[in-house]
Amino acid sequence: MNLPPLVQTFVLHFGEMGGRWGVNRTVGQIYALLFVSPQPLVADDIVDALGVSRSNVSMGLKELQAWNLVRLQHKPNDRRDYYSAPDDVWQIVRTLVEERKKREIDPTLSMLREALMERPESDYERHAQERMRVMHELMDMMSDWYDDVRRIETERLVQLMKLGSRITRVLEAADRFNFMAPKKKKPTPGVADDASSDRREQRPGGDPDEP
Amino acid sequence: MNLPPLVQTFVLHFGEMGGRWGVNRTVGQIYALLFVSPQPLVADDIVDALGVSRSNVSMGLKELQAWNLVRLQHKPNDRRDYYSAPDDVWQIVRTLVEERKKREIDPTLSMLREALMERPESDYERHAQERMRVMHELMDMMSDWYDDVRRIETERLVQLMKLGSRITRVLEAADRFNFMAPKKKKPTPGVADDASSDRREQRPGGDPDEP
DNA sequence: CCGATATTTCAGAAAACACTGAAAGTACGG
DNA sequence: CCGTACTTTCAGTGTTTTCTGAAATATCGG
Repeated sequence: MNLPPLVQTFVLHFGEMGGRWGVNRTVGQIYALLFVSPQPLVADDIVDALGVSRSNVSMGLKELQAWNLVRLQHKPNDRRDYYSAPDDVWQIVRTLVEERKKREIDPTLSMLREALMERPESDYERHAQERMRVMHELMDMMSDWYDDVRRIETERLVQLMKLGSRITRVLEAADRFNFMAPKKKKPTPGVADDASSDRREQRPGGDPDEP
Repeated sequence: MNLPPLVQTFVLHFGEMGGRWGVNRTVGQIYALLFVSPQPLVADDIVDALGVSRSNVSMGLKELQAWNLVRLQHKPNDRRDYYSAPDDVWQIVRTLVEERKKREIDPTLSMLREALMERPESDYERHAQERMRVMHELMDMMSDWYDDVRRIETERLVQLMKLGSRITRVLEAADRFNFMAPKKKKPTPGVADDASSDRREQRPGGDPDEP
């Protein structure tokens, strides 16, 4: 690997972090390299910069494409594939959250949905299923929330983040004015009607549970 | 492993997911088992339930403690360690986010902070550093946001999540009324004063950048 | 269709990681 | 202190993941 020190540090760090982020070292490094590169790179540039095998780069790029983290483009009279990392860092965050949700949340949600349809055969199972119900309720809510929030434009999202916890003050005001109408909830699949999980949507006018 | 089918599915699933969540299979399984268990368990219970070695359980429990995901307690006249998973699923989410931030965000933030203090020696490095600055700005903002939001009580958080994207409507109203005062920003460490990154706090009265 | 240039696939080598059993460590009651 | 009951550590082994080089596949201009 022969890179300016600043870039080298960055690339190596992403390599190490890669592991924690669910990709391997090379994938992390390739991404870091593309991220700081002023122009798109071809696979062989990456080989030279990182000192890994050509095939490894090929697989890494494939994975980054699966994660939607790199863009592939071409130049006239050149049939090599040029790769670059999109400029918009917010887009990266969205992509990352999206992909992790898909890999880490969704499978568990569907496992839980199925488990909740089983008939418990013992007190132990009954208790376990109750715990699963609570977990499902939470994850389902977060999943809905994400599907909802992802559609907010970046500008507004930034505004919201800068607001931080002061959002609660706005909320208090909203409480008083009763700004918001209740949201239509998607039908809860596979959960018996008597489930205590969606008491919250039974009548209009927000959530009187809250003081 | 000899568990009721419902529990077994759950435990095995968490074992598989463990990998994606940054812990190994055994740790995932132990946590799942504790989560559905009606009473606290001792290490040997876990050995019996999961069919893994005693030492593996010991290491797994140690890791779960490092993650703050299990509680250790004792019973009178019994010096074995009893472990349980806290009931409050929201607490679990908070813990998880907290720990992942600590492991996945904070190290990168400090690497970036250091990189931004270096003097670029070439156009390439100059460009790379600019990219790092943008990334740092984003991560720093998210980090601040999290530090801020984590202190909101669960009830309010639930309320906010149920509101989802409708929060923007409340925001629009807030825009008009100019409800929120600007937040005091912590001093940006290591970044030169001329950094364009905190234009936002220079004068009171919210963010006139936004239309 | 051929030769040149690019990319992908894949079997096996190398490296990283998880798990075990044996041994060492700790804490308590007598 | 000694023995017992319990927990932790760690070197070695087994398993999974990553990486490589060689071969296969694809695409283009002529």
